[in-house]
Amino acid sequence: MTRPTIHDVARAAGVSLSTVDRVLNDRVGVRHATQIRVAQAMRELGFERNAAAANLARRRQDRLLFILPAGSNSFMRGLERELAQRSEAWEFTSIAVQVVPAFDDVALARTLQAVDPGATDGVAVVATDSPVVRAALAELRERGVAVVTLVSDLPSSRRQHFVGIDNVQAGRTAASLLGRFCRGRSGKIVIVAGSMLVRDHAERRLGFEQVLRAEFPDQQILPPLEGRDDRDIVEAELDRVLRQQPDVTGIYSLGAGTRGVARALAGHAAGAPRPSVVVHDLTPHSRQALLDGSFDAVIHQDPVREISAAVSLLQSLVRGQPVDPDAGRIGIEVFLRDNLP
Amino acid sequence: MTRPTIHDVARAAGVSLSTVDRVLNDRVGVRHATQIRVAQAMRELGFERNAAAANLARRRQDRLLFILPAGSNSFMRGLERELAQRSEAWEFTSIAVQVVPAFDDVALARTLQAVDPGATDGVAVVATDSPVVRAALAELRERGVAVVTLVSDLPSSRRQHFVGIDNVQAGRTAASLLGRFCRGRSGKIVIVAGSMLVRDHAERRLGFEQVLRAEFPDQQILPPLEGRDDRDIVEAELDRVLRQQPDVTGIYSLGAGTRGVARALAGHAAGAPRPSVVVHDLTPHSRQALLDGSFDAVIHQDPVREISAAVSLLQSLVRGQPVDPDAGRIGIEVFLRDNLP
DNA sequence: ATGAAAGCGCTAACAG
DNA sequence: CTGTTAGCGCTTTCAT
Repeated sequence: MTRPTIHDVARAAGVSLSTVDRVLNDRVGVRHATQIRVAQAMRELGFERNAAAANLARRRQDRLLFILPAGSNSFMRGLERELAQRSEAWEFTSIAVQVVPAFDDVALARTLQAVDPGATDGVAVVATDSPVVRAALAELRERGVAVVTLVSDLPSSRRQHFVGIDNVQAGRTAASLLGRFCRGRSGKIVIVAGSMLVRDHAERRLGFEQVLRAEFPDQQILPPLEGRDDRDIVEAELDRVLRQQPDVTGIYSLGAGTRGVARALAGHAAGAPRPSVVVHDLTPHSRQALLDGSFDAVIHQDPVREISAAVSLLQSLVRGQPVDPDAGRIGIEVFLRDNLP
Repeated sequence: MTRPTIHDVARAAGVSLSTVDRVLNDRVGVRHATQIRVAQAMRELGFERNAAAANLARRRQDRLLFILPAGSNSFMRGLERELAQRSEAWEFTSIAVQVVPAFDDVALARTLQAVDPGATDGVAVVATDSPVVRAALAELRERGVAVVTLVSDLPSSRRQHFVGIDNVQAGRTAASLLGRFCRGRSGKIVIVAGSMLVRDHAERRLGFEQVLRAEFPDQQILPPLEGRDDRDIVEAELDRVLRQQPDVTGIYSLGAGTRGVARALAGHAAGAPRPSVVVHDLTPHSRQALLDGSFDAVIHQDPVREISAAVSLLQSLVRGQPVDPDAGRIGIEVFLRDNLP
């Protein structure tokens, strides 16, 4: 009636608890024959291991480290806050956070090199795309530390997984929204990026241009602004463009610095219909802008899911458990004024 | 260094384990003075209970029952599948599913009355809005069973919580998408519902009409079709309307029966630009329609989140633990062709 | 290669 | 009111 335990399995297979434990955890030192017999018994009884009991007995903490870029980027601060708040929520796991200068590959590489493999089992890192980072990451793996990239990927590096949204798809989604919102008014589209040094921005741009070119050919895409995710730079640059180009119909802000977009827009409220605006990441500011009608849509990645996917992925990696190849894929969320959470 | 346990708390407070356990679980039989002393010690040591150990020792199964409407409704079948698959995923919880005729308040009430309080601790039910259901639900509560509504709410009944999306907001979201997609082509908008007997459909319609009337006044809303979430009825009804009304610019399908919408549309492919279409719930069919361009957007509620929110809410309710008042609120997701998961 | 025994942190009788 | 004791299901030495 009640769920079978290893005791039941042991009895059924005519072996001791330890032996059952050995085959349950693929440990060495079991004759093939007994191996089979135990596995058989498990199957017959429909045994399922009680993870709570296992963790309790194991009494081991996985030590994870998150490396995030510094700066006023609301999204990254949100991740950091989430990590701090919920760091007690994962049983048998301790979480540390380290902040490094944004868009600075050398600093990131140095941080990666400084990770102590004796005190860290796994690392999640928001990657900057550069050879020194790749090298540091490979070295870290060699020293036995599990590594996943977070938010911005580094494909063909030695990271074991990526946790985040598909950024090409995100860009495509932005284009298909912005394109329809601008329909009937052909003109110029401005892309506001942070830096093409980070993969996520480059990928979003790619996806955006793919779809916009193919499906909304009457819109002309201007060369992207690089605002370094800094609201003041973004504001200044965007203001300049809006001043020079009278017929901007849409703006896609694919990085942070969203407050700069809002402010530049506010400075041009007069006269012509305001451009349609799609930005990334729901923050207090983008939410406000959605509510007051200055932005049309927000493409979002949920920090809560992102963190918990990263943690459980790293846990599996560290514990040597099998990992679903597309665990780590977070959904792309779309928010309009009316479905704000 | 290591996390403090009740042993540490007991020692620090100069009491036994049982006493610590008593204050930890708000059990009766502790003098106020000791109460304070123990609480004090916990705070000072930064004690946090180890839930795994607690569950292990408690060795109690919460028995939950999910009551879902029958029929070919893909969304409901999805919930059912999810429940079956993950029913082993919740520790210390057993889950049963019961299917009842759709849109049939009497049958639902009967099922509710037949629930055995001796074998069921909590119930999650997709409610049909009707007095007999309310009564049956109240009776169930009186017999000591925890009750939450799922997907479709029954406000001002005795259910303790609702788990699902905000359906008024969902309708508003649909309107703000469909309105923009149809901009420039004023004409008629068709709403395809299942039945106004279920609250979720009524609420979606309400939200939809609010926004469409206010923000897109050049669109005319036709009286809603009631397709009873049946693809054949939906197809026939919609086909009739499309035949009679040549200038339909948009369709909002707020219930199930989405395949009927796709088929009716296919029958009218010829000539005029096809209407913009927004439907509910991502299913294999709506996904296909999004991909081949016959639907524009899908408003979705994630069955996985829905189930896990319902389970953990019921668990808390059953165990007498405090419940966050808006646990149970699931986000409204928007899918376009480009951000399909 | 296999087994016995001692916990992990907490709860649940049962005694005082 | 408070304390003692025996587990929950599994892992982990340490013997054999």
